[in-house]
Amino acid sequence: MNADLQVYNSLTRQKELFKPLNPPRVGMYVCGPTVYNDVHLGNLRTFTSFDLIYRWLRELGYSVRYVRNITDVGHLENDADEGEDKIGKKARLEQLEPMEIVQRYTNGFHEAMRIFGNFPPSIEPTATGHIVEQIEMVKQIMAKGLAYETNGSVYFDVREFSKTQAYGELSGRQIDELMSGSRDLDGQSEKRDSLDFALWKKASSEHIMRWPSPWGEGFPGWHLECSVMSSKYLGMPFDIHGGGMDLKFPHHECEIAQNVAATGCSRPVQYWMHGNMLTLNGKKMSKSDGNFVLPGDLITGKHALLSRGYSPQAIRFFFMQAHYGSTLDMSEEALQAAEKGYHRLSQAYSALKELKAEGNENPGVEVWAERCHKAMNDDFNSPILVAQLFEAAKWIQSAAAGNIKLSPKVLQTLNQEFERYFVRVLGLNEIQESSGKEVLEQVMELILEIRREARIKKDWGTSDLIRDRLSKAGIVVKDGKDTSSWQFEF
RNA sequence: GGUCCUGUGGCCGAGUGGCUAGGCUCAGCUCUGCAAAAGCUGCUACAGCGGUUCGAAUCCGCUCGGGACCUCCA
Repeated sequence: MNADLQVYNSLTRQKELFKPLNPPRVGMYVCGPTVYNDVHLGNLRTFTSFDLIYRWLRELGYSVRYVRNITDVGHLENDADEGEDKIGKKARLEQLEPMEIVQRYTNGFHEAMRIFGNFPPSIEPTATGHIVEQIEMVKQIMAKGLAYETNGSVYFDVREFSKTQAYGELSGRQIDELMSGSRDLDGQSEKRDSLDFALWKKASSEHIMRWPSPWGEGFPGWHLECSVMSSKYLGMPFDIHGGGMDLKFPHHECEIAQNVAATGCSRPVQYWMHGNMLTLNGKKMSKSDGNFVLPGDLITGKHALLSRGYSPQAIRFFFMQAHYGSTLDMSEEALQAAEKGYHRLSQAYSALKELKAEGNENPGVEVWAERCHKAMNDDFNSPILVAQLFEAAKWIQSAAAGNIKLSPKVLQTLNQEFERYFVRVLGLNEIQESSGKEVLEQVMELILEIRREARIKKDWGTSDLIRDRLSKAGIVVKDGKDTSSWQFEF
């Protein structure tokens, strides 16, 4: 196990040496989606970032328990008390049971995650499955005198909490600034202070999703489920908590406050990690602003901003070319560049498997492998890793072209490491091979053989006919020095 | 308004106080019946203005631009 992993910790705002609390085990919690709508590409990017992190931790030999929740409770749409339950609203609009909505979008989410090459988490708990635990935590916090009830709702008392504990540390906020910044809220609020947030909300009569509690029928506050489920499955404190940058405040700040209040543990999470936003037209991708692209749109190309579709693998590669902590701007031009780059690596990966050791040259694979490892250990720097893979791709293609002759040992290392980083760490597999590949393989072998003979006879008519017709069928013929190979058109 | 992040070559994107990431595009060459693929070569950028330094794109200040959060959001 390599002990040199550096992780950027949002809490301390610096890179730190990663030291798990109970090695070789690592507990990682990531805020999952709210399933009342389709996930868009921005959501996907964040989850893909944490997939990369998960994969690397595993590669380092850690035994990771990866918990990612499904928010299926539905929360208030706006701050006004008349706000409607999101899932309930959608259910009414679509004439469905709330749980039917939840199921539909959960399925869609899982499907998108699978298509884009993300591993499922170890545990995927739902908020509705942990109502009892959430009520328990509300009770604990109330028992500490850090929450109060008003009209069947329970609020966290931020003022009181901040007398003994830090609030706002993660997001770098000062209580007093927050006070002045949020003064525009109405005075009718049930909250004693505008900074307070709901632990439990009383359900209005129209509310569909509701549960009995000591304070009457209601539903849990948005931040509560994560505090409850992370501590339930990972213990308190635990190693890594991740999520999108936009959740830092107030969500993660409230989560911390809840856990601290309920358990007394002053630092519930050792490493806070935040994935940055995917932007479109320079602006954050966002459901509510209508500035988003759905995964399906991207694959089919049916979107106003796209002229054609892109493969999930190419899109994943596009994500991997940027660091998870940086914003990434999406444009068709950028996607096309990523697609081509991905294609090159994919081709190199295929070529590598066919490569035979023919000499004793070594372009420096040991140093190269070390660089790959270092890149990932430096806060999961996938762009650097990708650059390294291109370096290897150059060697592979040079060897395939006969320009350099690799030694057996070099070839073995190259195979082992390329496979490791390209497939296992970045999650970029070869272009999906269709079923019936073996049959097609043989048929193609025959066709290329016929073409080869035609070419020897300089029967260009036949040769070109074969090439052109295959091209129409989506197969590209690549002529080498004495042999030809083929592949599906990208 | 407050807090914070950011500005890199035609485009996308790493990065470090000194040893010119990488990809895409573009141009030339090699290979080739042609094309494609592949290989080779070329394209030396860090918003602007000051300052610190032997030396800054990298540190500091100011100016201008972009963005995030402060409200549901990955």
